[in-house]
Amino acid sequence: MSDKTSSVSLPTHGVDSSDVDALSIKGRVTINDIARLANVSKKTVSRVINDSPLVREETRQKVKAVIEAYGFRPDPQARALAFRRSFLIGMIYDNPNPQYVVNIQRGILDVLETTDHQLVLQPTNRSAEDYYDRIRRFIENHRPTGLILTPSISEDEDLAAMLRELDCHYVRVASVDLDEPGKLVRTDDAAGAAEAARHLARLGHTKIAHISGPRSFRSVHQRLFGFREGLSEFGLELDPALLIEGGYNFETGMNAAEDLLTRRDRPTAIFAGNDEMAIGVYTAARKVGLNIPDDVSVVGFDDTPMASRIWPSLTTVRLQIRDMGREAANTLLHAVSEGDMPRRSERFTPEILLRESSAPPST
Amino acid sequence: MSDKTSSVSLPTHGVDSSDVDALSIKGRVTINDIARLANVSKKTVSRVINDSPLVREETRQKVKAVIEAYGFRPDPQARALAFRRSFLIGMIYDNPNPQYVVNIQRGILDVLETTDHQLVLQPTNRSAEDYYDRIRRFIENHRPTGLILTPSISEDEDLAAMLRELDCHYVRVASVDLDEPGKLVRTDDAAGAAEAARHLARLGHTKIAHISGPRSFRSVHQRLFGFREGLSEFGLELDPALLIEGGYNFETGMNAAEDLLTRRDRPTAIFAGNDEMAIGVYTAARKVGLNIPDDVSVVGFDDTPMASRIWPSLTTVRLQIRDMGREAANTLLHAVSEGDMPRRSERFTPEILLRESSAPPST
DNA sequence: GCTGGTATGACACCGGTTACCATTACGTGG
DNA sequence: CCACGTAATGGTAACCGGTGTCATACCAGC
Repeated sequence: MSDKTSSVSLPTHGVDSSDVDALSIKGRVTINDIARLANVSKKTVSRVINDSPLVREETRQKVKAVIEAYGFRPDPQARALAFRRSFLIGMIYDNPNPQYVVNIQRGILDVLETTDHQLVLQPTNRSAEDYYDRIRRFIENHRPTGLILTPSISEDEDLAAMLRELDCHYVRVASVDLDEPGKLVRTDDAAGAAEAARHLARLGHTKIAHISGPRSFRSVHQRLFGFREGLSEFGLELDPALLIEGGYNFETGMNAAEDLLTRRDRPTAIFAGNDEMAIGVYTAARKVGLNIPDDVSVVGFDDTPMASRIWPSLTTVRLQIRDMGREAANTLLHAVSEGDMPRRSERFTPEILLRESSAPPST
Repeated sequence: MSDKTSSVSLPTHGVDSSDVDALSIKGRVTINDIARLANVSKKTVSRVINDSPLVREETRQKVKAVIEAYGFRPDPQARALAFRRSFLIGMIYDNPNPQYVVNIQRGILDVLETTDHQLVLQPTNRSAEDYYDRIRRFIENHRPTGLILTPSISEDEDLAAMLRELDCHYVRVASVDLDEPGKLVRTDDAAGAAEAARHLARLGHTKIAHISGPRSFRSVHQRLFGFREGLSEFGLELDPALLIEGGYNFETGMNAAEDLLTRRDRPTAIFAGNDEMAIGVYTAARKVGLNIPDDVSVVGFDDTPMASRIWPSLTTVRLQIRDMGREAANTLLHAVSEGDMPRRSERFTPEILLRESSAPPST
């Protein structure tokens, strides 16, 4: 551990100007080394690194060659200090399902891989007392390049306002339209839900129930809206009695389904707001002795791994989560480099995956 | 932005010494402000921050009070530059299941929350060409405080060697004993598998098959070893014909089970190396018209969310993943602060969860 | 000759830490 | 009680490795 290296030639970290050779560089290659080797000032090297136009092409080539030759990589910490911002991207989320978290992470990392940025995680608890404080502290302490917010955090307007006040770039991944199109990666949940409705209507179902997620999630209204839309195209409408609010989890899905399926006039199809609740429907159906899809068709939303592996496999709607992660990262980096110039962001339309859990109603 | 503050007493960026008041602080509170306000040198403040013993108790209290009063937080970037290491912990993993990733992350973050460290993700592809290079670059560029390696990355001795050579602290989460007990969070997969074996043997099964993970994973041998152990306690042994190597995924589990279950002398119980393959067994059983658990008992490993939600619910072995994440982070931080003094790390013994998929064999 | 734009470099600075030196406090022997 | 050695403490300057500001040198056009 004692670090008394050498009483050697080099007094400070600078290298003898008399000894202009690779061999004289000890340890890490710094911008000073490059400057000396290329016979320019460190500022010029800095300009080259940062793609400043204020460098003659010839000089630029020369410097780049030296950088290349010595494998110089500017120190992220030093840049962070000088730039007064770190090259970190924070991902803020509040306990969505693991599949979602991991896929968004992958998508973001797909993009960051090609940059100098690192992804740091900031799971939070939206109902915690210090929810805002923690995020604020993170930003003030680390000055991240930006944040990526996922549902339902992304729907929090107060948070967005705070971020603007803190001059912190951010991108929201959400299923609803927000005021800031340039900072939004929009998933079209409504379109997905509409697809589900059409599919069931097309099969001939008319008594179609919906187990929604909690009303406090704005995405829930999107899915509900789209579902109604899809039904209306077939002249159907959602019977209020067949709409039950669940909690986006297994238990509530099961309970709601048990309620629905034990009614005298039970529905022949159930569209669950997510796959977890759909799996709950499976369990309820078994409990009350009904068969899927013969007695009741089930459609989910999310395409979790479970959906394709359960029996019968679950017809569901797939969000393109990893793609959205990529898009979010790209949008964020774009906003940072272009100074918030809005960027035409694509909208991600989910696709419906037809599997075994849906079939025409038995007459 | 123009920063020409004062031609006053303090030449550098310090603030007027005549104006010792909170109001004189512009922008972020720095160590200089604290030093001035506390009437000590910045060096002394630095000593207080870093818990140096070379500060009189009285002085320490005084400085701490000022720090507290002004909510001073030392700039992580600046410290990183000066310390020549960033306050980042890298988590390196190679595509384990999402549930695992998320739970480990949670555990790690539980601990980091209370420190100045951030968690950055480094998913890799162990079979990629630049696998080592990428990790090396990350370390050289960012000088993280340390790394946490999860299976199967954690079993890679070459990687560990490289990290030692780079003077990079690390902790491995693994199911096998490695040479460095101080850097290991050990999960006792063997004990879990033994539990599974005992459970099935106790139920009266004698023809018990095992679908293992790929042999290249060292954990697979642990599970296999433990399974044999457990069987032997009941005077049973694993028939080589009933051992099939799978790939830790749904398809291979299904194929292996289809093979096993269509034999004339089929096993009455199957222990799958993980839940995903166990779900594959479910599907195969349905395909060949066998009932779980009446015709065949199934036991998995992992307790993924699916396990409790599928029907019939899956008897499986639960690893304490989040706890292991916590332990890994604690071990790492301990190693860093104590200079690798080995730390007695607890061993995590998995528990078996008895559910509906296992029952006595039908006679 | 003056103006203006381009390319480059000198120097201070980002906010901490360490190296080294100066000062102070304290215990001891004469 | 004084001189002195040693430990405890605090100050100054340099440094970590980059970037910003501003001055300057150069060249073209009016």
